[in-house]
Amino acid sequence: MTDSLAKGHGDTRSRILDVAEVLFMEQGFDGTSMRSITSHAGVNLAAVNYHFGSKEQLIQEVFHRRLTELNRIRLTRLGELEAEAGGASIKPSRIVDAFFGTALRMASDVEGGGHTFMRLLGRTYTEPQAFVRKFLAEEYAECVEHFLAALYRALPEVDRNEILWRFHFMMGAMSYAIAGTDALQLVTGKFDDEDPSRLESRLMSFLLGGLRAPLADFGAAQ
Amino acid sequence: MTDSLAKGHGDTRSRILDVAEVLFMEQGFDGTSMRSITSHAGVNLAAVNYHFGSKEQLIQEVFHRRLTELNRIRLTRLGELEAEAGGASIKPSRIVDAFFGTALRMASDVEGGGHTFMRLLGRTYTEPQAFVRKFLAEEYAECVEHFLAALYRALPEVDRNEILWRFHFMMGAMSYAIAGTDALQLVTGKFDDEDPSRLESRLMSFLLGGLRAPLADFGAAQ
DNA sequence: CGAAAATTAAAACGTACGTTTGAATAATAC
DNA sequence: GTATTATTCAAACGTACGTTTTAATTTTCG
Repeated sequence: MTDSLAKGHGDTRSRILDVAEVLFMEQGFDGTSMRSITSHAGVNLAAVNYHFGSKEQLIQEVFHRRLTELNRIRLTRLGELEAEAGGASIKPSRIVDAFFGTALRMASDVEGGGHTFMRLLGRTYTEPQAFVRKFLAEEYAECVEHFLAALYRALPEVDRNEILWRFHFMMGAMSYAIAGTDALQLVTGKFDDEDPSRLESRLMSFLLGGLRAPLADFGAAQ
Repeated sequence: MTDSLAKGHGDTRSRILDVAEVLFMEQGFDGTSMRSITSHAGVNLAAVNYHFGSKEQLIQEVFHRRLTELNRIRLTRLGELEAEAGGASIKPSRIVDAFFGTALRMASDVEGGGHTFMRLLGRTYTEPQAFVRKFLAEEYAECVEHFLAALYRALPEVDRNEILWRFHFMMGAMSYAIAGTDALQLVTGKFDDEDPSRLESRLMSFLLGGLRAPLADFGAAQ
């Protein structure tokens, strides 16, 4: 009943986290039972409640262990850019890369689980359950605050609400690019298979094009 | 136990669909029980199985009734553009408006339920459950095929895979713009409140900027 | 009106879920 | 080596779920 993925890798706690990450991505939170998690991990049913307290706390821990690392890297990279610039303004494309590029590079780590996690994360931004949105917001708050501030400084002539919206749009484009490939594959047939490595450059071009687009005038459409 | 929204509006079948649409959006499919749906609609628990067969078929019908209409409008609009052009090429911005603008205009219809439905739809693109992805793909297949063909004709010099990817990115940006406002509000504090009417023009600018962005060269980042 | 069909109603069925319990085992500390 | 703590285990608990059943009621239509 144990999974080849998890058998013998790490202790009980780690095995549960690794298996839960995969199953949550494949079947959602509600669609993944405690029994499914523990049997795939090769541990006893009661182990989740013993090590994490509840299913809800397990979900939070699955996100916490990856997000802390992701946002740490993002802020480190932003700090490097600010140090390089030494008070001068940073190019928006570099800020965007520090935030979105870092996520895409985690998403390209298939073996280490980064790919699985980023697909899960992308879907979870629109998760209806309140407790999920709440702790995601807490995990993100500091990082997003710093990056928005950097973008405000880099684009002083652009209205801050515009930047906020475009940041939101970029989050959406990236999340779907990673999480929603199944959907478009089903609709359109198939993507070419040599894609994964090109996703990063394709998406970054798109994001920067959107970020730099002329502001909408709120009159007639073009 | 009945909801003010649904009481007395339409027959049992319609009341169930209207209530289910709202609850699915607010709490997800698994988070919404048959008992919650029927009690809010003021109908008997057995009514869903009588009228729809199962919860799964109810979910499909919630999407079918709106998506058929949405994609019909999209294709009608595309047909009008092709008739206007009379064999000449259509501006990409007009094609994008026919597809995404139409969705955004449905999303701005708060009273008629279009807003609720589009928020639900945006989240459902990344739904893990296979049967959901399957029938969404079927509902979309014809419409997406026509729009991709139109974009291919409008941008003959651009590689078709690039167009496909950018169409995907645009879908993501739009879906999150509609479905994921909660997430960013939590992260960033608040948007200004006079937004809803401006979302369409803001997003269209972003989408067109992304669509027109210079193609990535697959070498070093800028 | 009165028979036939469609719809609504209350109650129950079987199942799967998250969690808890209390004993058994393993690891740690003195 | 023994006492103490941490962990694993099998079993069960109570609950909520989707669905089904059977009867009552309403609607349809000749």
